[in-house]
Amino acid sequence: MPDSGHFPDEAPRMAELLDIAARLFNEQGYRATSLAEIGEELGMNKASLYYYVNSKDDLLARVIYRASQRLRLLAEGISEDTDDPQRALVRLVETHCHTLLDHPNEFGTVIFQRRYISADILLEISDRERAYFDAVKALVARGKERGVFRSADPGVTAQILLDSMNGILRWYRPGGRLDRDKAVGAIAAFACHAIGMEAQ
Amino acid sequence: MPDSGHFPDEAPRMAELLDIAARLFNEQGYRATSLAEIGEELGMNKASLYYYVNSKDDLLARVIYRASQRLRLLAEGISEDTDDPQRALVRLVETHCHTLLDHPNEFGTVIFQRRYISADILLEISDRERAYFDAVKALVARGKERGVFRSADPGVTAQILLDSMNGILRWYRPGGRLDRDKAVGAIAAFACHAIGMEAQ
DNA sequence: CAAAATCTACCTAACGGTTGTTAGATCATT
DNA sequence: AATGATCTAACAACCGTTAGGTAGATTTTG
Repeated sequence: MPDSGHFPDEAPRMAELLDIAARLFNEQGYRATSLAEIGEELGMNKASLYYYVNSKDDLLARVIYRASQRLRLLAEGISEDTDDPQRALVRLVETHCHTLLDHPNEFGTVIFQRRYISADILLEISDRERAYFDAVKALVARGKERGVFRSADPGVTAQILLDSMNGILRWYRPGGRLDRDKAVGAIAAFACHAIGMEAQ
Repeated sequence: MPDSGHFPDEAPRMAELLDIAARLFNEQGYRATSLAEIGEELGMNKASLYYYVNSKDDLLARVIYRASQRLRLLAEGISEDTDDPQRALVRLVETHCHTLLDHPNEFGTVIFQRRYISADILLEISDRERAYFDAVKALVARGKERGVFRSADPGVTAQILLDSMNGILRWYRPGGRLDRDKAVGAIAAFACHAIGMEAQ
């Protein structure tokens, strides 16, 4: 639905542009990143970027839109295994965290630069995010009904759950003391115990 | 330690300036907020702001420095009750979350605008934050030693704990469906169960 | 006590730099 | 000849910052 240009996201130069923009937006922030800077990393004059996008806002919209497409895949994954909430929760945490760490710049941009998105594109990705959030909430509620989860308010529990997962982008540094699986495992254990799973 | 000006933070006009700056920095981001805008809300020309601060960076530093002073009080609170880890954890969550909600703009600025702080002031507040983080980590470790908490890695657990508390700034809206105590209580319950407390 | 000096709390005007954006040109490939 | 991919040059807007001024309150001094 991003209306800009004649270019699919997968066109190689376009993908390169989106990658670089995502990285700089995530590292420095949207307003602190200039088109000149993005162009320089691409080996291109800033004016040439307008061959690929309609505006700086459009560029941000495309970066965020791409991430929100990945979110849709995640939401589908949750709905799939519906029979065992405990298993589903572990899978949710693992898939969520690994997807974030696979695309830290895109999701970092979604999370921390969302206020700069134009109103129309915000509306669209909000729908997807709400769908994802609802799927998480439904999972908590389902487990509660079956007596394997405990939660006074599935909506709030889902929010806290999301925070403890998304936070990994803040504190996890690849190549550090901990490897990815350990980090994700810690969050999974934290989440499972938090909402009532026995042992692991 | 902020070296600017001849003004204590408590001077009424100065406090007003810091409040407005914190709000705009939190709502719009540091780079997206202009001095003209801040001045306008104060009923003042942007140039007049230089009567109170040395630069825009200095203004951000002062906002953040004020928040980091509140953090120091929090850290002291944790160290105080050292005998009962379970009680201490509940009190930690409550104090932390209520302090955040009492000063959402200041702490929102600390959390989301930290990348724009100048290097020297960053060093200083990093010390305070590390002290706070260490206190949380120590609490987890203490509980683990006594067999009342479970955590494979107290450092990681402390990070996840902080994320689930700080997230309240993201999803909690005053005047909404939930009142403050319920929201904070949900996080406290989540945290307690997560690291192994029985019942509540 | 009154006049002079200083200080407080702002203002206007301007400057240099940066930024997003546009128009039009260039050049290799098809 | 046409198109794809990039460039140069320029512009208008905005931004942080500085210089210098001013009206009124406060303090100092003869």
